[in-house]
Amino acid sequence: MSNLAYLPAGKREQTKVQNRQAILDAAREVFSDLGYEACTVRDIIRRTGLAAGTFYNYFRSKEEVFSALADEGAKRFGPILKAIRAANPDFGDFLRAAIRAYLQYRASEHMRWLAANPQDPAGLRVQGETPEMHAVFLEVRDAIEAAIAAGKGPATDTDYLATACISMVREIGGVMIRREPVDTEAAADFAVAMILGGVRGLPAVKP
Amino acid sequence: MSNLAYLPAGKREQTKVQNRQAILDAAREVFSDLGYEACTVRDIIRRTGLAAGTFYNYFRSKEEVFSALADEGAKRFGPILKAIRAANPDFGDFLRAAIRAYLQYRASEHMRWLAANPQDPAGLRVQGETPEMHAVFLEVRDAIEAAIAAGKGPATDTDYLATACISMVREIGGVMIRREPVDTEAAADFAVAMILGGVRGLPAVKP
Amino acid sequence: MSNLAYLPAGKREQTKVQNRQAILDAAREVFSDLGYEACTVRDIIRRTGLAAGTFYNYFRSKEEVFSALADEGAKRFGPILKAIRAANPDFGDFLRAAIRAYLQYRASEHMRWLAANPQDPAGLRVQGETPEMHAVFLEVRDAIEAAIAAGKGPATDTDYLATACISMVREIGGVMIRREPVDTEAAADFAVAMILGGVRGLPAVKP
Amino acid sequence: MSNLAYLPAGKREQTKVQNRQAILDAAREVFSDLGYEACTVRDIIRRTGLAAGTFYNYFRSKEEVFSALADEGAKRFGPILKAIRAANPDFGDFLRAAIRAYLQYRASEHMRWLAANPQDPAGLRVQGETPEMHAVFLEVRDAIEAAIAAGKGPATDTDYLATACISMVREIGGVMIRREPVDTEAAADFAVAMILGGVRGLPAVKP
DNA sequence: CATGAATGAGAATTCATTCAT
DNA sequence: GATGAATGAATTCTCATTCAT
Repeated sequence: MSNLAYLPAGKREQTKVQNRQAILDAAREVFSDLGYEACTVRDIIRRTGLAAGTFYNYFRSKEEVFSALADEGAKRFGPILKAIRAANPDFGDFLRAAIRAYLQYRASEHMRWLAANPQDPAGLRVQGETPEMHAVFLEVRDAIEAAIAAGKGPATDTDYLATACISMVREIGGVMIRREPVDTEAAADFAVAMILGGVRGLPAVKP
Repeated sequence: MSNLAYLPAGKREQTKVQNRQAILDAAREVFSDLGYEACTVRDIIRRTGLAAGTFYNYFRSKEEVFSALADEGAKRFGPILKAIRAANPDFGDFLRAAIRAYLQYRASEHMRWLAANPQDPAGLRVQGETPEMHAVFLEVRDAIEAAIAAGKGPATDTDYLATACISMVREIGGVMIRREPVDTEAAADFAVAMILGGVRGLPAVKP
Repeated sequence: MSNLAYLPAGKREQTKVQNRQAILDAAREVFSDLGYEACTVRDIIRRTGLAAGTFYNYFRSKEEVFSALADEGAKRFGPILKAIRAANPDFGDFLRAAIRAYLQYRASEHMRWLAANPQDPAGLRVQGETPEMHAVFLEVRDAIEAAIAAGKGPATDTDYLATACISMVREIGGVMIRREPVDTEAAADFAVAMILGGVRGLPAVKP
Repeated sequence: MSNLAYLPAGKREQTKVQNRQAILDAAREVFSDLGYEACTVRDIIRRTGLAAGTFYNYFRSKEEVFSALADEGAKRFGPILKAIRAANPDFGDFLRAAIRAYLQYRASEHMRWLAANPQDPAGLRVQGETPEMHAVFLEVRDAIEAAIAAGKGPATDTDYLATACISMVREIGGVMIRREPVDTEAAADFAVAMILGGVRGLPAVKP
């Protein structure tokens, strides 16, 4: 029994990490499928196959799982966004790259959801924002503010600006996934043009 | 025996109207405080001081109360928006007037809420969108689409455009009411500039 | 105003009687349609068009309405049964006539129900016994006991005998109305034969 | 480590079985005391002393408890009836044995109830039919129909016949247990005589 | 007396959370 | 640390009954 001391990543450790991850994965799906408000802790643990009580060995509540997922998302997207910022000194370029990244992630989440709910006519249920999206938003917001602070963006009310950009892209994303086929490029083009030039700079037409 | 006889002015009718209004008021507050999804019928009825069963004499569900509130809002703002549309043939002028109207309404609702919740440090709780705001949004959206269809706005993806304008103004409104003092003019200026000219057209400075 | 004194059956009196009757009629229907246990006082008064409170001016509860209906039934069937007893000195004849009367009443109630519920596949819902049927049962039971006491029936355990006859006819009635077409004669023949001669005396065959 | 290891004999399993049984026992009592229609899930769970939610760990509804009880009854009586059928090729003999079995069971259930409700003057409340009795009825009905189909009974309307026998014995059972002392033999004799020979074949006398 | 809204107890059911195993 | 049944508060909703008008 004592040779377990040599194995810091023994079975127990593995199980612990695996269970935590299983709960996070289940929660991600459930938040996406049922919405954060509507879903219950039971919905989450049911999908893991674990026992009800086990949930509380890892998280104290649904809120905590949401936060953990958001953290995960931030950890994943933080570096990506940093790279985008580094690679795009121009504010417009950065904006376009960041918006594309977000919309593509959103589209991929939608596809995952569609695959898992084939019987559901696409778009009938309004899918809420996932914790990851939330995290991406926060990161983008920081990036926008940093860009403006660095003089790469316009000298204006950065709070209003970041809010305007974020909300616009989020909602355009919502419309985008309800269309068939989902066209992330067109959506990104629209959002970028709107942010940079307002209605005067918008791409013309579209049936 | 007077000609007022056909008006439901008895004590009973009075109480009925009062109770209905009490429930609507309570629901407005609760939706605003806890959010539509999170709150329960109990939360609403508790705040009225009425008996639990009384709720169901007036509404069948939380949804129905929401609709009633939204109807109220639409009834109030429909005419105002129509007047704005009629008085402002220019798209930019219309936009500015409509945005001002919405932001002023939102600010007034916030004041009302602050007055009713003096103990609550302003901004601690994030107030969600009320049904009335929702109604106003729908009206504004229609107006934007009509303006674009009438050639007064740019020929572009009207769905994206309306969504972008609406969401941007909504969120800017959210930021606006968290500031002290609330400055609807500045917020409206920002939103209009952003919509019309994008970042390039934004008003400079910021305290 | 004083000439109302001459009219003991004035408007008030009439309304009183009419309302009471309206409630009884509604209750009869509701008991028959939904069953005594399942239906509520609300169901009854809703069908009258009267106000909820009015119910309690006439009856204290659902139970009391049931009793009143049973009394009504007893009042209507008492004389009929008495006539049957008088006209049929022979126990078998009396039995046959009484059973026929009951089964015909039951069939007619069923027809009324079918007419009122055309969309309902006949027989899907098991219709409970109405208060009238209950009353008829009690009367028949008395009649049987009286017949036996008078020496027209067999000298045996009258309690068991009445119970046996009553329950048998009631259940046969239940089967009868589930058949298509409803044949009260055949059912009555079977019941009488069974009571008088047991399985040995039963009418042969039947597909 | 013994071969008993595969039996669910832990404390948890024990409690589970006990709770399930406690609910079934409570339900049996409640069905018997208040009647199936009138009683509620609350009535059942209240009598167990368990928490409200616990009921739903075992059954989904009142209906499901009823079914479980009926199954229990059927499981116990199925084999007994089969044995009776096998041992009594004569229809009359079979009938007598089956009726005896049922009435004895009913009497024993009544005794159990009396023992558990000493304060209740026997017979004050009319005990309804329990799910077990219902199950026994269904079994007996099958047996009668099989006997008739096999030519051991009279060639007549089997549906009417089975219904008549079943209902008669049930109600005679109801009268029987209200008497003091309970005499299952006399009741069985009466029922059999009535079924086989009708009023002409009934046992004479009666105290 | 009729009215009908208010009442509040009570029903079915769900679910976060605990805790003995 | 995993398990999963027990708990009981909370929720939605119904309904018998009362009582001011």
